[in-house]
This record gives sequence, C-alpha cells and structure tokens, in this order.
Amino acid sequence: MTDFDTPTPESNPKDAEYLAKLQDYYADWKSIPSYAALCEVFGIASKSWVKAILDRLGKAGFLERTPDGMWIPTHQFFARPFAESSVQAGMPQSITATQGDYYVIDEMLIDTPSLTTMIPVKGDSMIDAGIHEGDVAIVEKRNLASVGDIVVAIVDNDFTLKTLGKEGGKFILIPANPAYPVIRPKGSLEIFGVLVGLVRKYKK
Amino acid sequence: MTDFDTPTPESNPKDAEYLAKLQDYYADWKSIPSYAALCEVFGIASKSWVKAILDRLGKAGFLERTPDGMWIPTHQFFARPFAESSVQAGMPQSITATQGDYYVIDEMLIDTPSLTTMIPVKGDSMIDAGIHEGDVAIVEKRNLASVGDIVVAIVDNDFTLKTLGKEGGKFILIPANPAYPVIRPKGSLEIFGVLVGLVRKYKK
DNA sequence: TTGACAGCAGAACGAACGTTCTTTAGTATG
DNA sequence: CATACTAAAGAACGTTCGTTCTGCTGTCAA
Repeated sequence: MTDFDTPTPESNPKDAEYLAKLQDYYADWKSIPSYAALCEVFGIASKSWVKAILDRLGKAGFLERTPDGMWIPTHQFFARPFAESSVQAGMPQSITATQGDYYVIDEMLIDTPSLTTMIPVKGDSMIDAGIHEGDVAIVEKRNLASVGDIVVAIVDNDFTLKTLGKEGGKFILIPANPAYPVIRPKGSLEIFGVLVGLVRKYKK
Repeated sequence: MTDFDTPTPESNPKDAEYLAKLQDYYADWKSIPSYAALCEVFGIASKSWVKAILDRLGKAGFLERTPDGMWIPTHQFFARPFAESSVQAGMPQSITATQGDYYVIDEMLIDTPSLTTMIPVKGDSMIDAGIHEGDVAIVEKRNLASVGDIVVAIVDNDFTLKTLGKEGGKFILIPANPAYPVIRPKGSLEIFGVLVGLVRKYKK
C-alpha cells in the first residue's frame, strides 16, 4: 500500500507562511473565514489572490471543500511536526524544512474513542511514576488488565489510579509513592480502565 | 406582577435535538454551514427559524460569533455528557474522547500551531519533574523565557530540556535530577522554545 | 529592450447570505 | 367561540460572498 501520491506540500514559497497564519486563526476561532476576512489574516489586499492561495493549499492537501463549497481543514491541517532529537544546528526554520513526521496528539494516544475517557489526576500517590496532580490520565475503559498495568480502579465508590499487582493469588493496587499503603481489596477488585496515556499542561 | 425572562439554558424543548444535529454535522465537516444549509440539516424550511434556533443556542452558550458575524462553536459545544455505562455516583468530571475527530488534546495543549513542535525526550535529567525518557515534549518555539520555565535550549548542537534559572545575572540550566550538573553556558544561551505540554504513551 | 511570467490589486457581477417582517397553522387556555 | 401563544414558513431586501477577468508592477532570461 504505497501508492498514495505525495502532494507537494507547497508550490509557492510563501504558502507555508499563509498556512501557518490560517492554522493560528483556526486555533483561535475554529472556523475558516471568508476571502475578505482572509485578506486581513494574510496581510494581502485582493480576494482573488486569497482564492489562489486556498486553491493551492487545497491541492496540497491541507484544505478541502464541503459539497456546498465551504473551505474546511483536513486531517493534515492539524498535524504537528515531530522533531527527531538528533536534529543539529540551523534550527528555527529548519524544523519545518526537515520533512520529519507529522502527528496529531489525540491519534497518538487514543485508539478507541468510544472507550477512552480523560480523567484529571488527584493527589500524588503515583508521583514516582511521573504522574502528578493535575495531569490528565487518558484511560481506556475495560475491566481486564495485566499485572504491571497502571489501572483506574473503583475503591469505595471513588476512582483511584494505581499499578496493578498480584500477591498470593489476589490482585492488589500498588501506589508509586512510599507514603501511601498498598491497597489489598477485601472482595473483588473492580477495574474501570487502563491507563494508556498521560497529558500535562504547563501554564504560561 | 412582572415576570422576567428566566435565562434557562434551553428555552425550547427541541433545541437539544437541533444541537445534536449540529454537533454531528460539525464532527463531519468541521464548520458551521449557512442558514440555508442548516435548513436541510435541521429538517425545517425557513431560514428565520434557523436563525432563531442558533440565537437560542448562542444564548445558551453553545455557540458564539466571530467579530465578522460567523457562528463558531464554544467549549460547551464540545462537552460530552457523563459516561454511559454502569457507573454509579462518584464519577469525577471526565470527558469521553471524541467521536468524529475533533482533536481535544491538541486543542488543550496547542495555542499557536505554527509555533508548536513535538520533541521526544531522551535521558532522565528531568526525572524529578516527572519528565521521563520517551515522553514527548510539546514545545512552543520562542527565544524568550522566564526564570522557572522549562525550556528547550540548544547546547552543543543538541536539544536539551532543563529548567531556566539565573545565577549572578547569568542564565543557567537546571536539571531535575541530582545526578546531573547545572549547566552554566559560557557565552549566551540559545533558547529554542518553552515547554508548554507533555505527552506520554503507555504501551499496551 | 523586449517579452514573458509571477505576484498581487481591483473592479464587476450574479448568486447566496443574513436579517427583518409578515403570515399561517396548530394548540392550549378560559 | 375568542384569545393568546408557539412553531414554523415565506417573502422581501440590502449586504456580502465567491468567482472571473483585467490591470499593474517587478524580475529575470533571451
């Protein structure tokens, strides 16, 4: 399955800049404005040139049109560059130039949207696993897990995030913080889901 | 007796249904169509009634308008109701991931797409800050940062992730691991960007 | 020095759009 | 039967939109 043709990302040197402006605009407003409004966004004065730019971005695969002719972003529009760590000097612009991979974070972390849920982390019981208060846990809902998985279990009607362990044939919940005790459920252990990802946002 | 308008979230019983249709449409097309097109989507025949619906959804906080009058979705537009299955009381606020593909995590972490890039973390020099090898750093490219920010600096032609500090009027790079030394650059310090987010994927 | 072309501006125009106003059908109240 | 109100339709209209075409300016090769 290698027969997709490579859409030349940009046929015009300035298109990358226009695309960047459009991406930033979309991040703010979640819509693609009219040609007239795009004149301001792009800093140019003619609608016809805006159309030419959008046509090129469309051809390059960053935009497409609805049946009624509205411009809408494609998957490619949202992808972000992923730098190889071995990138050497020359930096700021060359990141885009090194045609590395492009990813969408949601797709990296979420395989099954309908089973996946995001839960904010409370407390510091998993701090030694690098899971801090305020982080967001990406959890795939299922009630089977393997020893060693980090799971969201339901204990005393509350969610708790712990490593699943086994001790004498019974499942236990192991925190990653020596200040917390291992949880040995009396009865059966109800597992809500398995941790598949973690997201942290740093305030600016 | 004078009765005032009660600012109920939805003043019309069918608005919930219209909202659902609009959400589905948006998930497909990532845009809010014209009133005429919405007539088809909603299954009604008059633009004025579509406008009335959108005005109500706007008042209820699901939509708003750009300065140039376009309708755009708000945060509330994307919020999903609580989890379906047999979850009892005590469910923390959690959102299920997207059907369709609206990119929640990306939107959470990325303010300025054109300046944001993803860099894999290598080494354990920031482990006490909960940043592990293999994590992906979400970095906003800029060369100014504040003391206390975690920055990506360019040292010896390589990226390095450290906390920015100051010592005797000069900037230094502080690791979050006692096994690593503080970096005191000889000349000036070249900052590639600032850490704005962190993403970790657990293998399954 | 000319010609060709690329990058952009500007005008023209019909179609589509959003807004407002008026009308109609149905239902509930009393 | 009269009234009142809601849900929706429809018409009217000025504005804006997208499209196309033409014009201008600078650059570069012949």
